Formats: sequence, C-alpha cells, structure tokens
Amino acid sequence: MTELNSGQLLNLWRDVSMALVHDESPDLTTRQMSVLLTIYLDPPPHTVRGLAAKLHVTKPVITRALDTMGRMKLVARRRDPEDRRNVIVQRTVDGSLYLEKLAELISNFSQEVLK
Amino acid sequence: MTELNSGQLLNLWRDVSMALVHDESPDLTTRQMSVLLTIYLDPPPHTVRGLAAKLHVTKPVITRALDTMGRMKLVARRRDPEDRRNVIVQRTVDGSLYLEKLAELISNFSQEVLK
DNA sequence: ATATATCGTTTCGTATCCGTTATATTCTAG
DNA sequence: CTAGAATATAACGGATACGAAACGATATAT
Repeated sequence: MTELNSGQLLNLWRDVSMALVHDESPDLTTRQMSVLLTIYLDPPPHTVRGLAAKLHVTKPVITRALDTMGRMKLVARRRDPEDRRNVIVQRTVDGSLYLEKLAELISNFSQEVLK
Repeated sequence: MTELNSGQLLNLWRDVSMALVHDESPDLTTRQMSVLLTIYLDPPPHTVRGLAAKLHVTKPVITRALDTMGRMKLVARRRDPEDRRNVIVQRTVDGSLYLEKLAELISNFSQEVLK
C-alpha cells in the first residue's frame, strides 16, 4: 500500500462502504462505528461517560449504541464493582472478529484500488 | 503513506468516521455515501436504475438518497430528454467540494496515523 | 444523615431510513 | 393506436436514530 492519491482513497472508501451495505448484518451508523472502533482501539476501561466525552457526543448516543451493538453481540456491558454508577464496556469475541474482518476488507480493497 | 497495517487502517477509519460525525452537515448513511461516491467516481451518465443495479440496492433507496442529497445540494436531478422516463443524476459544485474535503480528510488522517 | 453531585438510562417528540407494493408517466411492439 | 414493458416515484408500515430533558441509583461531602 503505497501512495494512494485522492481518487484512490475515495474509491477505497466507496468499496468498503458498499461491502458494509451488502454485509448481512445491519450496517452500523457512523456514530456507532466510531464507538465500536474506539472501544477496540483505545485501552480500557471504557465508560459511557468517557466514550461520550472522547467522541464528543451525548451520553444517550452511547447508551443506545451499546444497546444496539450489545444485541449484535459486538460489545458487552458490566457494572463497575468499584463504583456501581459506572458501566464498564467490554469487548467480545464477535466484536473482535467483526473488526478483524473490517480491517481485512479495507486492506484488500486498498490493494485492489492500486491496480 | 506506506504500508498501513490493520490497526492503523482501523484507526484511520475511526478518525474519519469521527470527523464525519462532527461535521456540521448531517452525516450520510453508508448507503448514501456509496451512492454519492459512485456518482462522482464513475463516468456518467447515472440513472436511478443504473445506480440501483451497480450498488445492488432497490430503486427507492436511490430515489430517497437523491432526495436527501439533493436537499443538501450534493447532487442534482434532471430528466433525460432522449427518454423522459429516465432521470439523469448530475454532479454539483457543492458535491465536488464535499468529496474533495472528504479525500483531504482521509489523506490527512492517513498521514497522522503513521506517526 | 442529609443534601448534592455523578452516572447511566429512559422518555418524549421528531426525523429519518428501509423494503414492499402500488401508481403515474413514458416509451415500444405489433 | 393500443397493450404491454420500463422507469422513477409515492404511499404504507415498521424500525431506528437523534437531542433534550427528566429520572432513578449510587456515591460524596458537609
């Protein structure tokens, strides 16, 4: 992957977007994708408050994103035993797999776009 | 931009997603983004039927995407004079600008991710 | 202990979106 | 010129998202 120009980058973005649309799982909103990626890329622990602050969105956005992605098994919730007001967001096997596939998708398309 | 690994690609995806969320304009759905990019990256002419076929979605999805993005001035519609059943989708200045900024966004973040 | 602050969720009203199906318009074949 | 096909859109019903505000539960401070 060397030196993708603007056109190639946009092509890449489209290819990946299209792939996400065609995937059987309902596509995540941009907000949800941001939340999911942050949970998996940034070091834990993750709280609702913390995620909302980091992503500059309101707390209900996080709660609802966790609801949706929890149903999809992409993340899990657990109460913080230290401070029971907090919710600790946890990664899951399915979530890791999902992002692994996403990375592979992007990677493959970035190769392809160069041809 | 050389050799982005999986983690870096995902970081890039998150950064751009976050930027899109924070942008004042309401964020497009993944479907809408696919449509918009196809209109600007593939050679014209573009019709509703053609876009639906190319993206493997139903025609109403395209119609509605054009409604929304038309309101946002990102695309324009015009009847095909040759065959008045067809709608020709046209690019706009605002749309070009939007994608130019998106490309720049992706490009900048791809630099940053390497640091 | 009691008031206050913090945290996550719920609720409310609004605005989309999606897929399916039905419809109006336009073209084409016979 | 009329029956049928093709095109885009509208209408319907269900699902979901959003922001703002209100709410319970828990912790903290005085």
